[in-house]
Amino acid sequence: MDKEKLIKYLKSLDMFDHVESNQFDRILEDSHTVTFQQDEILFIQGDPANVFYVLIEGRIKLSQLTPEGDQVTLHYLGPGEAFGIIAVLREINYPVTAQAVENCECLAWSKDKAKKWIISYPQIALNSIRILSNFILAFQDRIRELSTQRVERRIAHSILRLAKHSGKQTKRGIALGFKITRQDIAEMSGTTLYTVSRILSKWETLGMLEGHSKSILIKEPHALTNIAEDLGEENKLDITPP
Amino acid sequence: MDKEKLIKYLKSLDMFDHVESNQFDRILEDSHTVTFQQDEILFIQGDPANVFYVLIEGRIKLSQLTPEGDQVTLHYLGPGEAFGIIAVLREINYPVTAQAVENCECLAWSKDKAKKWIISYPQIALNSIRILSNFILAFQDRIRELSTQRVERRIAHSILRLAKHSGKQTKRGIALGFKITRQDIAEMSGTTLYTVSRILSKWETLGMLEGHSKSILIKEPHALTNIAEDLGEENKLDITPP
DNA sequence: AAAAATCTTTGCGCTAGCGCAAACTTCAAA
DNA sequence: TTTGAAGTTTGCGCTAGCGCAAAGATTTTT
Repeated sequence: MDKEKLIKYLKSLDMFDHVESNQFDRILEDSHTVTFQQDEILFIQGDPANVFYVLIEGRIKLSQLTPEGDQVTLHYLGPGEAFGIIAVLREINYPVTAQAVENCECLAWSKDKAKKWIISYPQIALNSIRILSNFILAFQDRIRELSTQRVERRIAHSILRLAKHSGKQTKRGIALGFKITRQDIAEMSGTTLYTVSRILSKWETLGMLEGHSKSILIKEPHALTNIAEDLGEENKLDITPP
Repeated sequence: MDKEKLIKYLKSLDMFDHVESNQFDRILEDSHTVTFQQDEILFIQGDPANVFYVLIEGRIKLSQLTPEGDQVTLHYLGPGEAFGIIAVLREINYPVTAQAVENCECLAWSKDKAKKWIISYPQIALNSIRILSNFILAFQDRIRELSTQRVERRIAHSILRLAKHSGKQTKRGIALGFKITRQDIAEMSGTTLYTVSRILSKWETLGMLEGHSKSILIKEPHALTNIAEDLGEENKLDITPP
């Protein structure tokens, strides 16, 4: 990407919303671009946080590994999203592992440069607050789901989230935009790959989706939404007024 | 509390860390104090967010109610903690319900006043970022726990969190500082009151704690920590080198 | 002091979901 | 095209934890 285009892109991001135009030359000067191959690891949870990133192209998985060896996926980042804010600002090690799930292009700022901009530029600090609060709201939903919902519903939610975030409308339905395994879906839903496989198989026989290896085509998004929102359960209760 | 003492207290809070001393008169002038009786509800999830609070005295439960009627507790606030930041700044309705679990005293700012201070005072914005990032880190832990750990361990974690946050050391052990029911613990741990009751009973027979009605006395914190950290499981495996 | 309301405990049966094992499919490399 | 590695499916048995019901205990109200 050339400089002109990059600046235009930066201006469109949440992180730099409402920042004066004349600042972008300097913001860009402080940055450098980095690319990552598919499957490459940007940093591992516990690494010292030296870099703040904005994802320009591709998709990155943020996850945590428990001491017991279980992996938990916290978020899939898409183009335009910033990451590494917390670790860089708080001077702590990265609390998560970041791995490219597609070939990726990022803009990167050193810890010091990133801190400089966030601290000395109130609008950028406010934008950071907005981004962080999005995470909080999303994580609250996640906690509520894990605490109260059955696996089937959680899996439906996970897949719908992926679809909303990176689905591509095709003639046959909505196709998820990147390779994803049953194991990945399990790590997003708080279950096992076996259970994911069984439930996807069931949905496939019901004609709701097609699950090829590492890819999913949603044929009836509405049916999935019904499961995610637990519609149709009302009918099962079959309460008839007296 | 008189003005002098209140200002001294404000200065000690995360929210106003590193704010110049001469600002506190004006910050305080913009605020008003509110008190809430035990069990009183400050606001319900979905209410328009008109007030930003700092808790001075007492304890407040932040929770969400699912459409199905299940309650999930997200956090217990203690003295010195700020809440309502997100809703006020984002101009959204409160995403959670806040209820006093003890008699409480709060400082309150109207939405507009709170926004004014956060927006026009970079240091306060940075402090907000710090507070929000604490929530994110805590919620990540919560998600990881719910996704990978068994109930017994999650309950141990919940109780230890309460103890750390509001426990009082006594001759007989650590007593939780406020009334809490089995149902409350269940809502923190993502399980049911029956399971909590059974597990507390078990721990009581093992001599680890004493569970009276609405109160818990931890007699062996170390044993609880072992369960929370899943120590002692290694022994069960009983792997002997060949 | 009695009555009502709220919490807690525990027996019992049940099922959602786990996780091993083994076969099968798909993809990538040689 | 073959071979191997990686991912998926499914049978099977098992158990952790759910949730009703009913009895007790504790707290609050009158």
